[in-house]
Amino acid sequence: MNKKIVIRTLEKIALYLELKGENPFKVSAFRKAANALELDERSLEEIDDFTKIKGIGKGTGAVIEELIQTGESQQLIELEKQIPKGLIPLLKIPGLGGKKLAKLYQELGVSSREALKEACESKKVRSLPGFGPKTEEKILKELEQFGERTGRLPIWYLESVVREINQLLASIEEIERYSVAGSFRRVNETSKDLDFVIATKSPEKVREQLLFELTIKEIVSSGDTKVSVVLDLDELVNVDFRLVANEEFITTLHHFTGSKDHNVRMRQLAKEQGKKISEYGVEQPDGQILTFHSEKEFFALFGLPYIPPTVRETGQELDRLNEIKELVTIEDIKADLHMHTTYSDGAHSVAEMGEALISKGYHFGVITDHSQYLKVANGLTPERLKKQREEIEAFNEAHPDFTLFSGTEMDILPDGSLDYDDDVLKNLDFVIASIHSSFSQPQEKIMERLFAAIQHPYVHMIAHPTGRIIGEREGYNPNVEQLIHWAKEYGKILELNASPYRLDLCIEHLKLAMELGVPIAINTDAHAIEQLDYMEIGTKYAQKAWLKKELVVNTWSVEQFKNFIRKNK
DNA sequence: GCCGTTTTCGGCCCGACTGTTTTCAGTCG
Repeated sequence: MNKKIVIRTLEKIALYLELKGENPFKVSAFRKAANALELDERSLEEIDDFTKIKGIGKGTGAVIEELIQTGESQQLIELEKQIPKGLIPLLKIPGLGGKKLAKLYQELGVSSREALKEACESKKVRSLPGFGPKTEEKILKELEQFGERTGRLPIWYLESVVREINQLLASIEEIERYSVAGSFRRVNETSKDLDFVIATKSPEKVREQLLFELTIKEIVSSGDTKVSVVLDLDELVNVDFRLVANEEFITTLHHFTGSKDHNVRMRQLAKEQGKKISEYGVEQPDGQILTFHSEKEFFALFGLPYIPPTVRETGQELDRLNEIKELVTIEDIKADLHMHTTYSDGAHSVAEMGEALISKGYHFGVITDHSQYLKVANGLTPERLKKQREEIEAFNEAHPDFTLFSGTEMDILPDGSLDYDDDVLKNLDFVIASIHSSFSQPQEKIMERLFAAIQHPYVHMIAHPTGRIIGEREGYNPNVEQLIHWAKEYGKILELNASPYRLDLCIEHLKLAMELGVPIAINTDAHAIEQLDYMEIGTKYAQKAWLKKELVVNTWSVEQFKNFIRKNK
């Protein structure tokens, strides 16, 4: 039995119980059990007693055992008999939850989109208790937009939306401070919506200006403390603004940064200490409400270190507090090892990129333009590469406290050969190998190409190992586990490409690389000076994998780095 | 349904908003 199937079955049972209008705590018990099983790192075979896992008890444990023994769950089969499948997608309609759908089904026999539409149009819905004409209208409107509703949007798209909204918020006088919150602040790859927390003394004025300035398709709700809109951009984007008093800002920010599971753990911990957390402050045992100047202060009240938003996910971060100080942060970063200049497809010159690195406070960097195969990117011939090297050496002479290394991002060609000969490569300080072509080759062939590169004595690093673009394309589907093992065996670096389009390697693979002690370089792959800022997203993303700074090549001193690249020649 | 060094029963995170009510249920995050 596949663990994923067991987890999905428990979630399915929860869904059906919800549709029956069951006790919400019972419903969430099944969800919690599914979640607990998912968070447990062990495989089904390795777990001997499921009820020993917190969140799994007699009932849910029996379902799991039954699934393993027989491959099915009688409880689910019973539920499927009682409740038509057509109801499940209706749960996605905003405003309709289990209780209301249960009523619609039991009273009106509604079990499909068509039946629901028909019931609304014939005005039968408004006669049910708890329903009215407005609900009817709202359901009809939602049914029309069904499917057209926005799904999850990728971080690279939301990043530009957030930047624009931040600019707007900065321009509104009545706003004392503001911050993006939600899953975007936690640096998730995709988000369902954007959340902003705003501190102000004049919520009504701020609300007015927001509704006036933003490109709004629909106002979802607009109350004293919450404004919720759908923005009419290239993609429809749901955005929630929370308007609070300045002293409540920190607790509100913490609350709406989430995750839900993190908040639940925090509130449980508070309760154990006789305290109560809400958006508006922390209530002490004596009834006094405390507010905070920073999240650091907030966590300190509970005896916790500052927990960065990036790791506030499963709630288990509260069990890994001593690892937090080892996490890589932007302050630890001393270098960027992958960037492009006007020699290939970059926007700025060697000297401009070098100066930009120095102004970031870095100690060293590597210029890595494309190799000759990539004609569309104006890849460098060995002659141009040599000329660039001279430019780099001149830059170094003028900047004695900084080291710019001469490198390349060399293509691994479709036939598995490398784009430069050894006598070209041996004159470079740092050699990145990567795939930019023939993505659809069978995995076997892709792995041959990667192997040719990773075992090559002059190659130091594999860049963006899967070639994925978040939400756009899968990449070339390599066997990443194998690749990580090769990196270990041949002592090579793997990249975490910090571009929000890529974030490649992903969290799961970064975890494996860390387990094996494979060094990771967080690189921006900048094609212009501004993109060097991607380093921030990259380090935050690395935190999500609990990446320790010592394994991150960019935190090394220039001597450590020199040692490493020499060793590989 | 799950959980428990104060509890084997009575809680389960907490609050806003909407649309329904005429004080609150359902939904959402």
